[in-house]
Amino acid sequence: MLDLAFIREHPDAVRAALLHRNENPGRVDHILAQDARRRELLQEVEELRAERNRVSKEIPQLKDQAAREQRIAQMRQVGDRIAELEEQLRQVEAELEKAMLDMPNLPHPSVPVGPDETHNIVVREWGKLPEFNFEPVPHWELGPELGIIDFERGVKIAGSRFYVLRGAGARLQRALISWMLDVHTREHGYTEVYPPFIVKEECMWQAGQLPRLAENIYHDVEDDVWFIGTAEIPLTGLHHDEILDAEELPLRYVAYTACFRREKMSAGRDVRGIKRGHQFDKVEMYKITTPEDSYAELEAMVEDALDICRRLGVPHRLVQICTGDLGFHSSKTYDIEMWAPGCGEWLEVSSLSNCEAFQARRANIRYRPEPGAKPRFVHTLNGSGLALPRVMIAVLENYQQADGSIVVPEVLRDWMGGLEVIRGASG
RNA sequence: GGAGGGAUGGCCGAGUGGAUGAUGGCGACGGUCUUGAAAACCGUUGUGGCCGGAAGGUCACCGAGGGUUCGAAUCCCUCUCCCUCCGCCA
Repeated sequence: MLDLAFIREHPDAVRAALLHRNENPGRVDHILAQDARRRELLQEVEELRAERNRVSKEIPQLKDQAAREQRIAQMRQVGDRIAELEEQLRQVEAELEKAMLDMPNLPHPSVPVGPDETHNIVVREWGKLPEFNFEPVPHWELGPELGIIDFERGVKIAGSRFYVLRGAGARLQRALISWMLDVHTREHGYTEVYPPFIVKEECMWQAGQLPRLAENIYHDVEDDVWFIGTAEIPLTGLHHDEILDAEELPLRYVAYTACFRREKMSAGRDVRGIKRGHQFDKVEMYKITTPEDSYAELEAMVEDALDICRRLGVPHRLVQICTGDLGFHSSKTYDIEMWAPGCGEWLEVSSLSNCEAFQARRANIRYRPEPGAKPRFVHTLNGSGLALPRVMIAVLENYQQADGSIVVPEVLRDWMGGLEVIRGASG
């Protein structure tokens, strides 16, 4: 959510930001109109409430019965008028809140302006694209061949976009999760968190998943609970309604979770392989910082994700997202992509964003700069560190051998029981 | 799933229709005293909205949402969460 006072004071800046995001700038005017109406009603209703409070204090002091009855009758009328105005106020506030919750975040000035993903900027690349003395094979062939990915049975159990990992495949994923968590906790200063994978609807609003992403979220209607599409959701809820001490900041969390997505908007796309499933695993980094520190912390988080890529020895690149491709809740986002030689494409393995106070306002997460000072909203940041199935793809396809086996990256071997080469499910 | 009990400020805990946010204690902060500290004593100590340059004014908030009333922490209804016991269970 944006700061209403900021919209009031800088409507042109907000309109410009909306244009850069391919959104209708007219919603600013709708919000300003609702806000003006709200304040008008609020003033009127509060004057009446003040009068009622005052007279209600006088009534028990009145000895004269007739005067007393007269005041009560007057206040009954005032009460009716208050009720009318309150109803109008409720409607205006509901409309205003709805409009505010549907406003995307403002892009940071450093974000390149552009209409869509073709205007994203490749900031830097690492590693040479591998050359093979054979034709590299996509993972959807490598996996079944080795008996470590079973697409047919995944579909049999759960339907399309599901798969089963098996043997060394399942273990490789578990090794990646454990290794990445260990690197982030031991070397990058994050605290490991294991959150719920299912949350209340309010968490979805707080993280900015609702209202826009409703179509893409699994929702259990019977208990009215929502399945998380990313650990960012429960991690945003973690400090909901809290006032943190300045000394606690920055908070740096890392969480492994499964993630669930309906992929309604991607119907028919990326249907081969494990790139885009309804369920996938992810290690997520999350930070809560002061407004002053958030951009330095974003750069540090990007480095933490790049460190994982580097150690895995997989070619990768850093991409800066332009305004037209920026997520609803983000002020600034970098993506990290790994090269997958088998399917011949760059795979998004991480998306790292500074949401500034956007989520903090929705979730009411504040901190006190110093004892006695007024609380301020924190900034929240999130970034994958990294998303599993795509890292699996990159590892399988980059480390494949002519005979169809996979060399286990050295950094993972301690987490794979010393296994050096995956030759089949039994490994 | 069944039965019962709860939810008040940073924490504990009073308060069942009308006084400066809503006793009191703890904690925290400031001060007096002291070489320093402790103790003692005194004081301060929630969040947000609106109006205002400011001083200040005003409203709301006692788990959430409705209702009754001139007036609700207090009475009524619905919901959520927590606790205890029983049942089931990884």
